[in-house]
Amino acid sequence: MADEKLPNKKDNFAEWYNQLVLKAELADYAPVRGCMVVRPYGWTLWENMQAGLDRRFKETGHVNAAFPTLIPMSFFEKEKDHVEGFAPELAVVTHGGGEKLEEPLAVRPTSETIIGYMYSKWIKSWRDLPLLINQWCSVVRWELRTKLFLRTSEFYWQEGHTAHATAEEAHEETYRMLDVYTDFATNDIAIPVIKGIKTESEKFAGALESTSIEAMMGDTKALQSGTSHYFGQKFAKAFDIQFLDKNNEQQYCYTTSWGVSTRLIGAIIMVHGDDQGLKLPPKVAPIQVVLVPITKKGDDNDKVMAVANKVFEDLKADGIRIKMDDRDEATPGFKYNYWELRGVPLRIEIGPKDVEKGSVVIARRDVPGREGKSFIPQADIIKTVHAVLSDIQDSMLQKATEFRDANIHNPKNYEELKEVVKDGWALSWWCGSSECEAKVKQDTKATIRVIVMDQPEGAGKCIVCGEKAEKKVYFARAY
RNA sequence: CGGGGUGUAGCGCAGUUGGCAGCGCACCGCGUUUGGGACGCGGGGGUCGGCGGUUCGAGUCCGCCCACCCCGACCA
Repeated sequence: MADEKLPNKKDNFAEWYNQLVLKAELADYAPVRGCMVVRPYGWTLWENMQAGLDRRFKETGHVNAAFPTLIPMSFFEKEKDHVEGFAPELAVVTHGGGEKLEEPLAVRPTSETIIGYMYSKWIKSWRDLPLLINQWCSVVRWELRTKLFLRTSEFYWQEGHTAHATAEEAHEETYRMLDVYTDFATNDIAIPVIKGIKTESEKFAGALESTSIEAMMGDTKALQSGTSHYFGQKFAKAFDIQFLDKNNEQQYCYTTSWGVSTRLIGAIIMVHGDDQGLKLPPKVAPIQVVLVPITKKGDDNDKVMAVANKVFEDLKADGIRIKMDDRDEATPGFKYNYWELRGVPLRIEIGPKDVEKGSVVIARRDVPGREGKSFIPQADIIKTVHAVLSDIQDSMLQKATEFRDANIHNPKNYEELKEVVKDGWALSWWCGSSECEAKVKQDTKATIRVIVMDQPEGAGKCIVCGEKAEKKVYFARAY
């Protein structure tokens, strides 16, 4: 029954990550190369994340719909940059019902094209705008190197696609949704992110401007955790999305798209996890509290179980996602490790001693060992659990923020930059040339993650070439 | 697609000069246990990646093929 221990996180981050995903039963490898199966525990986590995101999308005026998986190949040829970006990683259906198809169908790698096609049918008037639609689905990209949750051939996500009457409105939408992602990352999954604008070489295929939120993983590498794109009229022109404005003149729409994926689960693992296993933020944890009754044969177990059952029912009735682990084939010690591996934020132990004293033991997942354990009165249990879960959520964000900030450096020259990006991020001036950007990548593997959104006043010298620079950017190695 | 590696039970592996296919964990049963990964006894489970060759006999030797993993180029 005893699972082997995880590899050490510090010395072997990649292996630690892989085994954690498998052992915590978040996901498993599928028979098709590069594909994953999201297991019930992982999917419940995703559902809780979806709920937090979906609520925010609706609050900002969006509605959900479902567009088809299969897209005519010709759609990808309508926008030059888009086809160049996605053609190499398309999966294509060539046969149906035993017959070779007249036109091959691409399995969607993203839905700008099919949604653009539909928008051109639906949008006729300025009164139809803005059109704000999101869909939850999976997409397929034939990736060369895959890693569970971080990069798989098929992954689950949401993609929002909006059409607007003016450039300003569309641009505002792009930034609004980036803020929504920032808010979700910070408050729901306790991951501090840095938002900014992508450079030319890093932006989405076909976008005029790409923005993203970047998070620092436990090994200090960066993970692009959410993106929001502004297309201007590029896609509208490719797909003929036009409307009659108030002056009875035909205008092309301005469009956006934005998405986050199950990759965020990878971020949660890599930001919060430790040698014991997962550490899930209480707001999205499938199980927030696990209750372990301590029973001994011969003792009066009924008393322990009576208290345990009452605590369980009380907390459940109060909306806490609680699990009772009363398996009699496993010892308490085994159960502690079992649920710690799975990242349950809070554990309650109830044994004969607690029944006697009218107390229970609570153990915080975010504070390992004895320090995280405390005795609380049974009478206060509901209040205490809510308070502690909220405190765990806060301290997880705080800890992640401290770690991130401690690993962001301000190198004084190029030599220093090369040093710091080996194990951290660099915040530096950049002249804006793609040559300097490419040189850093060549020398260090680090790329410009984002151009910071709220630029400081004034200017400096490019960390690479020394020329005048007006933009501060983050350099980091990334997943 | 280049470089490196691995394919034997669900997982991790051993298998010597070619000679009855094994070990640990997991799984099933019974009993004893249970406040930080319990133990005893008894079980079930195999197309040794595939195809071909050498041989009385191949997990083992030879050839071809396939799959997967790691490192690069590409990517949310």
